[in-house]
Amino acid sequence: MNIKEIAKKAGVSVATVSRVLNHPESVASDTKERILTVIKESEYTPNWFARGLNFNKTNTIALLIPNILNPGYMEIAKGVEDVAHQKDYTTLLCNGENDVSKERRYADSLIKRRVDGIVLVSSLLEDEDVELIKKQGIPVVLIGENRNISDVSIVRIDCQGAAYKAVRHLIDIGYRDIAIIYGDTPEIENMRKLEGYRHALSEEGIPDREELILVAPNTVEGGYIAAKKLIDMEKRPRAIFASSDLLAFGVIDAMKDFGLKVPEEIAVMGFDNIRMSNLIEPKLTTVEKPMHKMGVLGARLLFDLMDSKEEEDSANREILLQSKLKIRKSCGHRERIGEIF
Amino acid sequence: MNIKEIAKKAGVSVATVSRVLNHPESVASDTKERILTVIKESEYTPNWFARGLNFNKTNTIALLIPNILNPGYMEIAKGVEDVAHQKDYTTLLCNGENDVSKERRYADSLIKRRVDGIVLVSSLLEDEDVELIKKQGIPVVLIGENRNISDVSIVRIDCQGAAYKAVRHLIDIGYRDIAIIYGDTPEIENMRKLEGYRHALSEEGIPDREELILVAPNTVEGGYIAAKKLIDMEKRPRAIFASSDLLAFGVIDAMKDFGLKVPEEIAVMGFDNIRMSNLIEPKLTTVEKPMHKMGVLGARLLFDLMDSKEEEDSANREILLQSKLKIRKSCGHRERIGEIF
DNA sequence: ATGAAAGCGCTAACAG
DNA sequence: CTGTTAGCGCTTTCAT
Repeated sequence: MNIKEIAKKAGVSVATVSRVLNHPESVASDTKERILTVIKESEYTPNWFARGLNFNKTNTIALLIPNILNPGYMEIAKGVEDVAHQKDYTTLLCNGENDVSKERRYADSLIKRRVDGIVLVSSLLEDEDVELIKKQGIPVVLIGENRNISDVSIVRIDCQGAAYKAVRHLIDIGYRDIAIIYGDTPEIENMRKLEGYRHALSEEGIPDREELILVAPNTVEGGYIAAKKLIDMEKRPRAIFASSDLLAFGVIDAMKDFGLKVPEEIAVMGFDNIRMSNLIEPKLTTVEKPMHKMGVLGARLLFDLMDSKEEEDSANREILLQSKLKIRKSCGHRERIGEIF
Repeated sequence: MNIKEIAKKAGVSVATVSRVLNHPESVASDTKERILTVIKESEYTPNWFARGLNFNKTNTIALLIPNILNPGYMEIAKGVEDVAHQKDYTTLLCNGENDVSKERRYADSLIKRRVDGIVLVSSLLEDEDVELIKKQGIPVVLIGENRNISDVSIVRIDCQGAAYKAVRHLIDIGYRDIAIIYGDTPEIENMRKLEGYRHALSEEGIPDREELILVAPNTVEGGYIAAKKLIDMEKRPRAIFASSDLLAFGVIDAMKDFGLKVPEEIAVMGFDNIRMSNLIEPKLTTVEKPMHKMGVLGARLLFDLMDSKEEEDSANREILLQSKLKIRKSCGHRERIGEIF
């Protein structure tokens, strides 16, 4: 069923049919109605490709995230989708699986598909990849820091500052032997968290103990295994700062399996404040990362870029969000409960 | 940059360029190479729309799920995506948000976009909606039961049987006052679970206590609130069967808040076996629903349909999966540990 | 207000 | 092996 058949059935030219579809105001209301009924009866849907060929616009944005099984990323996705949906855009959700080559394949495919814009979340892509995309006239925004991409608009949080405050809190409530387990991905953000950790310790004159600094796959299992190493140490730490809640869950699980009480025998601090973090036992003290908001702001930024594509104000924008400490049970606490900053 | 310019630069006709793109074997290797370099240098990407206009195929399937924040659904999504990616298809992930009208909007948009196939997960759509899609020549498969759609291929699990076994287990280990909290979505599946619950009780001659049957929004919060009602009862139940792990998490959280020990004072059974269910305290006894597998099988089914679109073997197929009980701590237990069936 | 016709960029017969 | 050309279905001047 195509526009020609509709035109014939309605006894008009294709141009008129096209007009009622695109500029209905410019068609006499009786012909318009006639055509409209024919369209309805014939269950006619204008061919997407033919339209696209003329408009060269897809009304689609893409969202490339590292892992759809990670609830944090899905909250970001929800934020992006919320604003896209509101603007009547479809969003293509792509699962990069923390694999550069897979991300690259997606990027290619997205360029081909001529999406109108791309949001990259904690991407592993590099400057050249992004350059390629932008060269095709497709705006890009990053959510979350990335070592390899510089020339791009971004929304991110102050990881270092947040980690600093988290460790600072641990110190404030009396801990000194503090370990850190940081995830392997996203790399840069975790390096920043490590810096924040080091900063807090050194500020307090606490000597570095390199064996207390562990990397792990950013999963529950990763946390478990790393925690096991810490447990087996002769000089076991009294507190553990995990760079994500998922890791922290693994840590707490290990503590249970090996009979160590949290927080009485060992304190655990997370990062992200995903939904589950106040459902596990003990409820997790963690850094609240405003995921949904990051998604929303990222999408808005992207739409801004898309609207102003032609103009010259191509300066990259950067949105920096702060995160708050969410104090619950897993670290023990004195008088202060709730959000302290 | 279009095919014409490439042709000119390479000193050949557009047909030849098109050939190296689609049937490279039919082009002399020296001309081919020349053209290829021009393409590379010019960073030329064939226009997706023009191609689509000829092929009338998008290499895209769509996946419509009720809630991207629900980890169970994302596991299904992962399954679908895995097989699609392997076949070099892109998958469009749409978030219906348990809202029929939103789902309908998506369905419309997907028809327009001429996706090659659609997987509906626990959809709220009705037969007519699906009819509309199929009439456009787009194959559809359902994952999870649905009251309103009958004429379609489907992969599902035996909810009633699974619920029966779950409650049966509760009875076997000594409970008689068993409440059920079932989620409002997906409706049909939860009705089946309710039937399974009733069946198990009546089989044992345990009288129905209607006040022990509660509906709730299928979220952690929903479980919490429903559990609160149960706690406040004069004749409080000794066990609670929740129709999803999310609900069960809410239930357990409520028990903690109100000082009831699980399972000593009250047993809690979940459904789904999502990743978190063995991380909470106590580890959740639950029904293992093979989400990823459902996604994989659903996608395979869809590709089968897509391949045989023209042929007449349009009989709907149905794949019925069984689920296993995953016995952990939250219900207490006698000798049996592990999977019993 | 409506129609005729020229593209949009690409593919695939058909000829050579 | 390669070029010419007729569409694919739609939008949009340009006439009328």
